[in-house]
Amino acid sequence: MELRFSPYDFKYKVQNEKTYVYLYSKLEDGTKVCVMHEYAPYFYADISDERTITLLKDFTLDDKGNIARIVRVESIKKELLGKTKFFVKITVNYPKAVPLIAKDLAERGIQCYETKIIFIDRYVRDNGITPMTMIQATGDFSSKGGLRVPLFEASTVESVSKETHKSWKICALDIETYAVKKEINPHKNPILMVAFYGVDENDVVFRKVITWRKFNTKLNYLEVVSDEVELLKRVKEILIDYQPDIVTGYFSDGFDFPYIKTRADKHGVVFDIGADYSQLDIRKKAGFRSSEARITGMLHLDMLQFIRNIFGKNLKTDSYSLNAVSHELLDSKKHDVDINNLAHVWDHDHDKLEDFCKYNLHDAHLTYQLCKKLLFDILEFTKIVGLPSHNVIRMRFSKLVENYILKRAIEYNVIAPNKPIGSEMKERMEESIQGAFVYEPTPGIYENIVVFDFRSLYPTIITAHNIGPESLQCDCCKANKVPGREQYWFCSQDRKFIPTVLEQLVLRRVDLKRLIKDARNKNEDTRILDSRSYALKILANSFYGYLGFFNARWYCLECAASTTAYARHYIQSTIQKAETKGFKVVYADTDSCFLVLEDNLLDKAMEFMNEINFDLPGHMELEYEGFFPRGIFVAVKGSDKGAKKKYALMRDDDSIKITGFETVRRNWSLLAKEVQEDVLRLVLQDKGEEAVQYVKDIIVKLKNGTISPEKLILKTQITRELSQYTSFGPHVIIAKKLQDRGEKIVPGTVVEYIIVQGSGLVRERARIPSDVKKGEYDIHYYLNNQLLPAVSSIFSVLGYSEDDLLGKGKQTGLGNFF
DNA sequence: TACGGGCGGGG
DNA sequence: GTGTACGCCCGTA
Repeated sequence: MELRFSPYDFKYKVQNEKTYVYLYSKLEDGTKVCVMHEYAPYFYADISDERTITLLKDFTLDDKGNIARIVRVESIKKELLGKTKFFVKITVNYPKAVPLIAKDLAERGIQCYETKIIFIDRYVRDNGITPMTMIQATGDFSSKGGLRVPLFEASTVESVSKETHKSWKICALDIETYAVKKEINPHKNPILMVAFYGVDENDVVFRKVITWRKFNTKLNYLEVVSDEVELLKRVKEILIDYQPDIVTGYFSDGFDFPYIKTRADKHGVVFDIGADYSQLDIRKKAGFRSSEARITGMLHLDMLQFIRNIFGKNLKTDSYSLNAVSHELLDSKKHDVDINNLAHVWDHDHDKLEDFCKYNLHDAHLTYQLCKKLLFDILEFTKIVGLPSHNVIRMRFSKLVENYILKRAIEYNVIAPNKPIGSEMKERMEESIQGAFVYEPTPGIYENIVVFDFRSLYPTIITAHNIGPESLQCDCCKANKVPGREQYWFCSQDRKFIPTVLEQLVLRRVDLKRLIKDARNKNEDTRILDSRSYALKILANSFYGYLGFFNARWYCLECAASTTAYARHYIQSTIQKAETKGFKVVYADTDSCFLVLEDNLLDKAMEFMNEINFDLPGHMELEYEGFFPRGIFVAVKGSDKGAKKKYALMRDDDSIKITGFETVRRNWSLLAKEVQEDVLRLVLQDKGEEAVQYVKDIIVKLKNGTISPEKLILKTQITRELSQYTSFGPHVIIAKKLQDRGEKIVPGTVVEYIIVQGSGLVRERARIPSDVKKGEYDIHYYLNNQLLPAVSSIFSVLGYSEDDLLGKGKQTGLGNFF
């Protein structure tokens, strides 16, 4: 019989010398099924000697009781780094035999390829199975069972559609734990409550919070159990009964699931929620203190992973906390509950527990909404890269690019080059290349600035100039030298593999943009198309970085160096042509160019842009980015040189775009941040005098001691046990004081402090904010270490010195200021 | 300017 | 799991 299904989770098992892939899937009607399908593991070797090939046919190796065996040897014509020749495809008896046998052959001097490709990845790529999309199998349901879902034994499997299943049953989960003083310790402290928020295929909402403290409440979604053991059992039961396709969380890879597992293990609760009765699987990842949680038969999406690895570049927020991300993406925030109080409330103040239950559910709800909202994007990345969503959301750009290339390699009959090992990796890590060109601006305020930039500069350079490891230093195009890197050239005769697959991404996006435009005109929903366009863009933009990434299979530093060399060439020649045309260039960075119109009209600038575009090769294009009535470029501290990547522009609607000013980052007092932004705004509105007066007023307030102390708070995190500190910065001194007062200080505690007046070192004058009396703060410190550094570079552009702001003559030091 | 160490997310 | 291996930002010699 035939069966159509959408697979979302993949496992494999070896039975009787055969390897079966288990595709946990959703049928069109929404029910779950597991499809098993046989596939054989293999790799390639570079052997031309017939005698060796014959010998290989009987090759075996002892693998701790198992026999690793070569079951088939075939000669196949493949391309490796532009050279086509015969390789040997070696099929073995089980997946783990691949690295074993390959290692043995390598020790005999045989070069092997594709020996470290995950078996599941190999299976889905080779069989054209795109996870989450519709697949058709022929076979029969099995009577073997042993799973929580029906098992279908497939003899053939093929893709029937690139569309994903219409609706996925998603359930978000969030836990709250007992923690005193930010000490998170799953070995010591229990889970207090667990929230679920799910929606099924019929849009029926499922909300639940489970806790093990009885208290007075009317919350209808609350379920109270007797203790933590019962809570864990109930969580397990709910996940098994509800059977979501997708279970989502926020930092659930590193917090919620590992915590649940540790508590379950401690209490002897077997957390066997997998569709094959396997346990919740927490994998420690080497090197970095991180982990990954897996549940067989469910797709676990940790939204933080996707946002941090892939989607975050799209966001303005610099924090990936649930609160910050929800605020930006959902326009909704976490409940304003002080989580630090949970442990106290749990022990002593039960009537307030209701707030925490609501908070708990709300977090699960936010996570659900994030998952729902970003699922389009996740599915698009899944389809383009062609690997399970579980893996895709946990990849960084280099991996996404590499896996995309690996997918395309099958169509082009290309063998993947090996990853670097040992010394080669070290060498690669030591190499570096010249980067982008940045024009040094002359500090000042400019009017009528037009900004142009090259659309997708690096991808279009790579495709236009056929840049890739296969086309480097060809025999036929030696005259085709890279400007500024004359020792390199790339073939202009044959389109090669890497630029070809990149060009397809670029072209698909061009087509897509047309579709999006049409759809918008017809008022149709463009979310899926937008997601696809974003996925294509991000992947295309990552190719340049990939070519210079030390761990890349298609590493090619010459390619990366040539890409930036071309980029410098194009931006510099654009600047030159603009100047020839009578425009003043004020700034340029990588792919953008800032012109001042002066006597010209905007039309003239657009004409200039069109002229530039006429000469550009391939898909390269200079685009109009915007017009800004005013902009300010400041000098590097203590010099008259213009600072790079540090400027502010005002748009037509008076909004301002701030780039590079350091106080947007933390570790500065609120005072410094606010004043800096206000001053930039005033200056860009041509209200320089007002800005001076404004700062003078602030200085007066500061001197009078009337600045609100919370605007002066500095924050630093304690990172180790206090006894371990050898140098005593202000935050360490404060932490010790807090500890003496009975507060618990552990690594992770953030201490807040204010610098007060007096003699001695700054660290001796740090105080706990609640101890600081009105006007007690150190005026000198906040003036010279916070306020002035935040604004002096802006004022120096206007010709005001710090002394001018302080209302003093040039010779006066700060000594007689008080 | 190069390096060494801390940090992220979560309670 | 046919995977060794985070990157960035800050402060200090």
